[in-house]
Amino acid sequence: MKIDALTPEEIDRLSGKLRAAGLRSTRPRLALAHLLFGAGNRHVTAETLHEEARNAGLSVSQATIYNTLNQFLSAGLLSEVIVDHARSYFDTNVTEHHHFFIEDEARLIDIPLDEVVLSTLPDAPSGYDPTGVDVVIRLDRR
Amino acid sequence: MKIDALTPEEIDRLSGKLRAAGLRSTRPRLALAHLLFGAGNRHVTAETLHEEARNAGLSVSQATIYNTLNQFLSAGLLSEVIVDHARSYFDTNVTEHHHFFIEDEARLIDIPLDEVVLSTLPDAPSGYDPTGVDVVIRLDRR
DNA sequence: TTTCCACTTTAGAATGGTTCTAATTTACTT
DNA sequence: AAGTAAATTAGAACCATTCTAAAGTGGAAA
Repeated sequence: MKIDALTPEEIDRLSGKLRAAGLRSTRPRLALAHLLFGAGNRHVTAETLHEEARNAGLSVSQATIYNTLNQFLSAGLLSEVIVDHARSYFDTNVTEHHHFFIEDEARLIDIPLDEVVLSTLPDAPSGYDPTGVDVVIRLDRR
Repeated sequence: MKIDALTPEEIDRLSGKLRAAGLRSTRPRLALAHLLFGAGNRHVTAETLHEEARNAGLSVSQATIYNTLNQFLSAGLLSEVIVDHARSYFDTNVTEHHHFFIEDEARLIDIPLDEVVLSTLPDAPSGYDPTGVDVVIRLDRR
């Protein structure tokens, strides 16, 4: 999973993604982008991503992990899930969807949008516009 | 709003509530309970409650504010709303319901349970039981 | 290429909400 | 009234995150 292990195609794909988001394609960003966008939807915290990076033989500072996650977030490459005030979760799924949250395991599971049907919703208070609807189903081990 | 301003009836009511929750009826707890349960549903953070207490002429330490909120929470006298990782919000409405959250104003508004109808919900992953469904509608000023 | 400058990365300090510690005070039982 | 378990407190500690300011890097321009 070292940066040199990335194929030229993967580097092109990720570089393009960074460029499109207005971010320079740097070594740390490419490596983190590979971890994040390499395979399927992911949920990470700064800590889990940092550990993954270390395990992949990357030396990236904690500050870069935070900077990168926040830049990817503002660029719309990641979304944020607020389910816990102990830590921030970042989701590579940036389409509208919902979540299961297993508190004991500090783990999130995506729920596709169509599996939650909100047939009645209240009107927003006057003077305000809704910017999003978040549904979180909290889970406990049986 | 000083503690001496509480009527004997209010003190009895609040004492009973504390007792029923397995908590001793102390002066700081009575005073905070009065602020919290004195009138209608409230949403507070440790900071807003502390300020309210100070404005009411109470001198309560920050530690007591946190201890009391957490004890009331474990006792089921308060519920917690997770919408922001900057701060913890406590809600005096302990029945099942949902929330509007105005990020700019750091303000919550209750949504009665019947105003959100979830006509389709996914099954919990096997081995897990749902413990709650939280719906948060985020708002922006128009 | 080489230069240059804005952008990045970094270590370490700072921040801010929350929790902990250990000592004092208070509530309730006997 | 005395004893003791629980509550309160000031201040330190904690921990995720942000900030700072110095060193490094990407890529445009010459």
